[in-house]
Amino acid sequence: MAESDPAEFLRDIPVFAGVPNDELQALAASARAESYRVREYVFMEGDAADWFCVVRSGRIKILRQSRAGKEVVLELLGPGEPFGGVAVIEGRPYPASAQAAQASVVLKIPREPIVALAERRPAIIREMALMIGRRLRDAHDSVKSLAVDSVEARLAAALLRLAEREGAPGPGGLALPFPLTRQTLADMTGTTVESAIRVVSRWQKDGIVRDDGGRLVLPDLDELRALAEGEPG
Amino acid sequence: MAESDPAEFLRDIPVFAGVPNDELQALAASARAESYRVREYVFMEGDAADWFCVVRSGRIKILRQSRAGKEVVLELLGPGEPFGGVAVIEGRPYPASAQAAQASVVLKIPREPIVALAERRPAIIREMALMIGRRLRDAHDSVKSLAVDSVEARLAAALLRLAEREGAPGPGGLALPFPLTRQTLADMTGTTVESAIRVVSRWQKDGIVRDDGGRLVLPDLDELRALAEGEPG
DNA sequence: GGGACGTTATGACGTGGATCATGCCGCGCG
DNA sequence: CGCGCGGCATGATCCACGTCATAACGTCCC
Repeated sequence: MAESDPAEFLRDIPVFAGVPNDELQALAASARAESYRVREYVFMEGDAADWFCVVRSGRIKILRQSRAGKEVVLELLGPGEPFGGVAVIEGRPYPASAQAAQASVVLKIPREPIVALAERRPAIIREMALMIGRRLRDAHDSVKSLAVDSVEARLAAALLRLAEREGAPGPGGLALPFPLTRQTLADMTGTTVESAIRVVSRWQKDGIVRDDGGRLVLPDLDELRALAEGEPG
Repeated sequence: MAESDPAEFLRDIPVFAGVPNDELQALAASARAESYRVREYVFMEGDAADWFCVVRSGRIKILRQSRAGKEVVLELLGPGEPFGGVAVIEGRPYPASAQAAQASVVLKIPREPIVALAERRPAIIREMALMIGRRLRDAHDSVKSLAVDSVEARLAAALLRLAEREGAPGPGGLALPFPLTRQTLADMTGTTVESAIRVVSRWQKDGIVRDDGGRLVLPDLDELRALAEGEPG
């Protein structure tokens, strides 16, 4: 139970929804689970796209670096979320790096078998298209947010997005089920650590967020939503 | 020749690469070409996604508006480029508006026949996935740019992107084959008209761009590239 | 030919947030 | 156990840009 069956795990991923069991078994057989420590890279921008990956546990950052060394976090992925797929089907190098935001396990499926399977099963491509479409919308949200919103509004929006997808309702409010540093938050919103710290600590004073040992809890989603929209509050 | 055959036109669009002629004819028969004047909307954010569209002539902006009324231009599409496709195959409302940046003609294919065709011809979905993938990369480029680059660098990058895709080599340099106002440029880069004007007019003084009656000409791409990277120059 | 508008242009001014600097805390590790 | 490092926190500056105001110019249209 520490390591459940890979095929079972793949079963629950929308991309493989239409695939019969035996083919999924075969695919799972070619896969390997790999562990990464915090800050370790799964792959780097520019690497050949040899693996289709799925987060099995932990948290993976998809990021790019500016020449000044500043990081931009494009996506923050949790268990069950695939990545690297677009590059694999396109046959291009990865356009961004993937780094473990915490100790993580990644299921890695080699290029060949998944391309072959997708050839036989168009449903896979279809599901992938839908997935990429969703991510394109998310990316466009980010563009809009970066273009017109204040730092505070962007931070609020980022927290809400994470909370919506993965928030766990608890006593004190909706809790993000993973540690999230101010630095990562800053890198997700195109600001600096200092600004992220300032805003979040003000929010803590105002009771809009709580810090539960590195995990953030959001007791007042409505207020956050107002901030994300740039309202007077 | 003023109005060439729609099927022929579709033939050259990568999305329909693998489709046999007769099926393409049938699809084209269901399509209609519609004209739009400057600033006229093809569809609005939130509308039901009833049409898969292709720019036939002119220039279409894909944009979203902030509540303050500020526009964010997500994409600027020219002849041959499809839009609205993701929403159509997903069966969701359009996530952004489409507006004519100049007088344009758009070929509109209704939802039903294209969904049916895609059902029969998985190659279409495959091509769409590749197209969305490319756009996702572009969007991620924008995110990165907005997150870390200066206004000047963002403007330079925007011009370069347009020039790469559509620049026409001419005597005085690479020319953008369509009018582009400072306002649109500002909306594409998340800045204000005034800033866009200031930067571009400084560039004109420095001979990095020329304004040929509303159309921009770029005589010095290397310098622009340096600016886009945020170099000292 | 003269408003009305849209676009480019330029200056003055204020500020959000980046930058730099310094300190505190908690924890893993030698 | 104590040192070092990664993560918060907070203050003091500074400057790139947004904002506001004003103006010149072209062109469309009555």
